[in-house]
Amino acid sequence: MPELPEVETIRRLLGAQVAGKRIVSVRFGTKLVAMHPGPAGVRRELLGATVREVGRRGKYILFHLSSGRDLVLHLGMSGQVRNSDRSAMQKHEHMRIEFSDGQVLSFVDARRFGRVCMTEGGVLPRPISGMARMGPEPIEPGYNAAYLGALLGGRKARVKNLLLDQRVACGVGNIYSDEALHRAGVRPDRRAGSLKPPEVARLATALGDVLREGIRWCGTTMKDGGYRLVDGGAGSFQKRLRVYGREGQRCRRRGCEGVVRRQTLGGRSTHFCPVCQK
DNA sequence: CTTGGTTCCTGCGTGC
DNA sequence: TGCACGCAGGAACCAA
Repeated sequence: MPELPEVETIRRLLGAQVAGKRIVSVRFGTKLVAMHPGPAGVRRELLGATVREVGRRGKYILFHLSSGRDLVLHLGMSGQVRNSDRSAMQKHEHMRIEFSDGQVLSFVDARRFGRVCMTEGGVLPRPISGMARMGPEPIEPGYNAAYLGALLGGRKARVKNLLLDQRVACGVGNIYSDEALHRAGVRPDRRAGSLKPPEVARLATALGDVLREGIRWCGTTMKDGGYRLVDGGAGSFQKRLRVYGREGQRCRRRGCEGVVRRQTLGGRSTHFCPVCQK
């Protein structure tokens, strides 16, 4: 499940690998992921273009092309960008890009929640329209208690569910929302509007902290793992998770005797410590 | 506007 | 061994 730290890790790897390179070949699999403006249109935009640099916004990867257009990739929950070769297309491979120096990148996504889109001049096509409404990146200084407080204040929804809203905390998904709430000492089922200013402040800080730490450890690769590095390697933040995936195990907060509980919130598996999260 | 539910999709773990 | 089944979840979309 690629979230901000996983996508940022991939962005850095890709930036080092393909910046300055020219695209000479584009191929598609038989089962397409949602794509704009369709396979033929994407190929037309990409062929002959040079990648200036690779950027990121929330969970979106942006290949900035010399043409001024962007190739935008969203990995959904099982999408991977992998170093590849010129052998036959594999089972869930949806797109393959070959560069002038022979390097090949493949977009593989078993569950096909991923998205592939071309954009121009900041206009975002349907499948990725949400990117336009995202707020500041939680790892940037502009993301603070004032911003978060304004979005949580007066809201009746559970704070965990609001953290999954990309307008509130872009780049955050199920793993890092649970981890941030644990670090902030806030129960995920609290009504967002009931959080006191110090709790909002702790949460804003915790979000940035846990996401930056996730990046430092190259993201979280779970056992079933949709997330892999570009070369197939694994991240290592899973070893440092404090609540996610740790149901029935001891809380990792120093001195806390709690046992991690799991409950479904808004259709999503949620992990928390009933003792140190209030 | 807010809120919560539904939908898409496949691999994997579980129970019989 | 095999099969039905439930679960995982990002985010667009829809209904009230």
